[in-house]
Amino acid sequence: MPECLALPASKRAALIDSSRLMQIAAGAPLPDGVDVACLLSGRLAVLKPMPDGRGHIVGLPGAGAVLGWTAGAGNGAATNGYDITALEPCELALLDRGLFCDLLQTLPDLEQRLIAQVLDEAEAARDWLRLLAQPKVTDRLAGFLMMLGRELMPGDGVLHIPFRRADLASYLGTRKETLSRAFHQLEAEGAIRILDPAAVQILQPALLEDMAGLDAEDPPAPI
Amino acid sequence: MPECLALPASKRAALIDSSRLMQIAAGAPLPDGVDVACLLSGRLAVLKPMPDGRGHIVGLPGAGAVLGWTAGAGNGAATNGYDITALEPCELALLDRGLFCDLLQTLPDLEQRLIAQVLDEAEAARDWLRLLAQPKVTDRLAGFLMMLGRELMPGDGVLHIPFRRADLASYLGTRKETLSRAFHQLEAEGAIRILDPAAVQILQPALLEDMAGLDAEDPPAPI
DNA sequence: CGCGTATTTGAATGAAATCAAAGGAAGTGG
DNA sequence: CCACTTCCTTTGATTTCATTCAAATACGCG
Repeated sequence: MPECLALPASKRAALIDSSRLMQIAAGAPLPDGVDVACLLSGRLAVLKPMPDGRGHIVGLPGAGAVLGWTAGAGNGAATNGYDITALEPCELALLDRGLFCDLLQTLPDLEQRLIAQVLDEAEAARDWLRLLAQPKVTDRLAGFLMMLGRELMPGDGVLHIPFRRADLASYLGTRKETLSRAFHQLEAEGAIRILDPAAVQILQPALLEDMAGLDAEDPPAPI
Repeated sequence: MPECLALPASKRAALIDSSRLMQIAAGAPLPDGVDVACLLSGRLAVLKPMPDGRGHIVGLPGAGAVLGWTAGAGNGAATNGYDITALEPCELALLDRGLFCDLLQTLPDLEQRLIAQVLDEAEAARDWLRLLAQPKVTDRLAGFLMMLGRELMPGDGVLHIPFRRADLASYLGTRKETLSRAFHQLEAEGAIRILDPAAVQILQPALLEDMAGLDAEDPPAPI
């Protein structure tokens, strides 16, 4: 049970009574009309809509995330201007906004945790920034695989990539052809093994980490 | 006076009594030891420290921003793990953490505004993401100038660029030589005029906007 | 003026985008 | 079960763009 629902028993019971459970299949979008919701399991992708119709990935919230609590009642709903889709089969608890807001008033602790969650999201967005500032496509892909795997990987190192090539290319600031070559270059270097277009096995995480972040640029300053 | 300090008169007087005014010169870093502070005027740059010693720009807070209120008392201080420097001469009000936290407890409205501020920062970080996902350096630079100019530009269209070329190149995921060429290419296209290395005049904002965001990629879907 | 720093420019190499086309896996309908 | 379509991925060839290495110019300062 997600941390954000670690509430006093009586409050919690009331909230749970008022909630409905919702399942979302992998790849399916968050239905319209969802107001306040807590993600119980699975992982979502938050995409910022772009003029060209596609979206740009800006976050990958996991279990425990609370959606929609910051939006004004009714109008914004959980998506609040973003496209949200499930990367894996997800379970959501749909909550009553009134009850939830009451809880926020009476439980400063809960609000603290939700603020911390927002700060974490901002922090994650900044990690994405660092990733996208890598000049080389292969390095950006390495960083992406690390970020995706950090919380989304089973023990055997097999990582499922829940995006099509063209979309992933768009997120990483490149084109699908170049991305395909980057995958195969990582494989040639022994960092990963391509099982199928949507799954890779991470063989050398350390190698990926190296590529992802820490290239000294203009290191001089020699004294 | 920033919105965040629009408080009931009595509370406000107490807070102001306890505050110290601090000036930061353009280019100077936020001194250590700053705990909770409100930016009264000017603009800061928030840089995420990187392994190579440089930082990566993650935000450009302006007047009204409150620093350090999310960190645990004492340890984190306002910077909270980031490098913060002044882009322009800045005025800060250094606040007493105890008083400020008391205010947070008693004024839910204030806390709401601060949360909104955090959400705005996250939103801004996502705009940076969109910007950095442009494959071409010239397009990224165009987007950067737009973002910088959105809040930081006087009426005459002359935009001061508060970064050195090498740093800006690092933020935009390229190298200083390429960045220099990108500037001159924008000038050749008539979008900007380079006054000196640290100042440009925006001649055609619309042209910059076009380059920055809205390139359809793989637009087909014909029928 | 000479020196160090920052920006710019140039030429050659390397990487990515683009254009074009070839596999490959699912789905449909015979 | 097999053509046949469709969508996606991969490969190949070419052009464009970015990086790298090297050097020139501009600026501030003692």
